[in-house]
Amino acid sequence: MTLSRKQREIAKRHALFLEIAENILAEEGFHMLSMERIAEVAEYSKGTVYQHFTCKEEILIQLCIHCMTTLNGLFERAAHFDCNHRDRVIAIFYAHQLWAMTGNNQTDMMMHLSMDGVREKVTEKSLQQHDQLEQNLVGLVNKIVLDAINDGELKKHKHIQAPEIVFGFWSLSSGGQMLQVCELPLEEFGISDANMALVRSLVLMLDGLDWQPLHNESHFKKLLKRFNTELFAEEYAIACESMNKKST
Amino acid sequence: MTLSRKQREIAKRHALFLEIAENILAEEGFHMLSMERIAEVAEYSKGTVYQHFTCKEEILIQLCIHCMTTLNGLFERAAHFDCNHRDRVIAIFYAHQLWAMTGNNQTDMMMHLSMDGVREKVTEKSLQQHDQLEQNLVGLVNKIVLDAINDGELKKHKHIQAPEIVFGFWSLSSGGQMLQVCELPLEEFGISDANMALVRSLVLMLDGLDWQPLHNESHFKKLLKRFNTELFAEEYAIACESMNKKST
DNA sequence: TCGAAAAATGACGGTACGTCAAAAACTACT
DNA sequence: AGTAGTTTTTGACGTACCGTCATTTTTCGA
Repeated sequence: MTLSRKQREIAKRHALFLEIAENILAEEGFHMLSMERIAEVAEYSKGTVYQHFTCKEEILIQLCIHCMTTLNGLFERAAHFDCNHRDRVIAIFYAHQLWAMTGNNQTDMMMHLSMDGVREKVTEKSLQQHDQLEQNLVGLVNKIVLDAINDGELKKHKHIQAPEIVFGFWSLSSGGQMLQVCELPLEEFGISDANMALVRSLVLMLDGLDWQPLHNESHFKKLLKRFNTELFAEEYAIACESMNKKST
Repeated sequence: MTLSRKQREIAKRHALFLEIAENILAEEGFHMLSMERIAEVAEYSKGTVYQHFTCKEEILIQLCIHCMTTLNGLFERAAHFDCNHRDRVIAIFYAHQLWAMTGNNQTDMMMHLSMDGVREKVTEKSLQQHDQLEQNLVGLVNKIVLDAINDGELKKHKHIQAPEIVFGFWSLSSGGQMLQVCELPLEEFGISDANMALVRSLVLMLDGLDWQPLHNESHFKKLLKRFNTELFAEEYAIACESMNKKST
C-alpha cells in the first residue's frame, strides 16, 4: 500500500512534467522548452526532472507517444465507422486533419521527433512504444485497403500495392500538415482551407484508383457532415474552438 | 580595383563557410553543426564567421536558398520539356524526388528551416529571397495547371481550384520526402521504392482529376525513361551514384 | 525518537551561442 | 621606409542550457 501510494505520486508528477512541457511547447515553441524551465514551473529542481526523463528528447518522445495514442483511438473509431471502406479511409484522413487542428503544435512536435539525433538519445522502451504505435496506425489503413480489395470495392493494381497506396495517403496528410505548420502564407497562394484541400486531394487519389463507390458532391458533403456530427462530434467542437482562439 | 579584390575575397570566404557547413550537415547531421566547428574547419576564428552570418540560422537559410535555386532550375527545365502539360507536372514532381536523392540531407535541411524560431532570427533579406523562390516554385506548377485548363487538357473543377491542386501535389511530394528522411523502416511497411510510390500517387491524383491524356503503363515507362536520359540525364547519374554510396 | 534508506537539490563541468574590446593587418600618406 | 589611421581578425567573456553527482533533506519503520 505504502509503496503503491508512492508510485501513484511519482506517476502523478510524471504526468505533471509532461503537461508542463506540452504547455511550454504550445505557448512558447520548441526552442523555449528546457529542463530548467520545466523544473521551475513545476517548482521542483532540475535533478528531479531528470529522475523521470533521461534527457530532453525523452520528454519529446513521450509526448509524441501520448499524441499517437490519441490518434490511434481516433483512427480505430474511424476504421469501424458504419460506412464502406472508401469512406473509412476518408474518415481516417479526416481524423488526422482534425487532430492537427485540435491540439497546439502537435504536428510540430512530431516533426521534431523525426529529426536527426532524437532517436539516438531516447530510451529503447520509448522507441519501441513509438514504433509500435506507428505500425498500428499504418497497419490500420493498410488493412482497410486490403479489405476493400477483398470486398471488390477496389481492384488490385499491377503497379501499386496496398502499402504504397498507404504511403501515398500518409505522405499527403503529413506533408500537408507540415506545410501548414511552417508559417507559409497559404492564403497568398490562394488556399483558404488547407485541410479541405487535402481531403479533396485524397479523394482525387481514391478516384484515380477507381475505388468504388465513387462520390458525387452531395454524398461527399453528407459524409463530412456525418463526421462532424456523429463520428467526431466532440473533436470537431474542440477543433472549432481552437481555430477561433487562434484567429482572435 | 583594390576594393573589388577585397570583395572577391570576402565572397570566396562566404562560399567557403557555406560549403563547410554543408559538409558538416551531410556527414555529421544537423546537431553537429556549430559556428565554432565551421570556424575551426575553415581555420578562422568564430568572430570572422559571425561577420558573414548574423547567426546560425542565417547559415541554414542561405544553404536553403542555394538548394532552392538549384531546384528552381530543375523545375524550369521540366516546365519547358517537350511534352503535354500533364507530363510536365510529372516531370517537375520527378525532379523534386531526384533532387532529394542527389544531395545529402537537403530535405533534412529544408525541414529544419521551417521549424520554429528560425524565421524569427534570420535576416530580412534572406527571408525575402527564400519566400520569393518559394513563390516561384509554386507559381511554376500553378501556371502549368492553368495552362492545362486553358488548353482543354484539364476541366475546371467546381470544388478544387488550381492552387489547391498544387498544394496537394506539394504536400504529397514534401510529405513523402519527410517520411523518407526520418528513419522509418519503409521496407518493413512493404515499400521498396518510395520515390516510385510517390510518383505513382501523383499519377493517381492526375487520373482522379481526369487530366488528359490518361496514361497506359507503357507510355508511363517511356516517359520516365525520357526523364532519365533526356531531361535529367546528369542528375539521374548523380542520384544513382549517391544511392550506391549510401548502400555501401 | 532515531537511524537507515530513498528522494530532492543545486553546484559543477562541459558545450555552444553571440558580443566586443584589444590585437593584428592593411592602407595611404609623408 | 616609417607612421598614423582604418579595417579586419581574434578569442576571452557573459549567458544559457545540458546532464551528473555528492550532499542535504525527507520519509518511514523499528
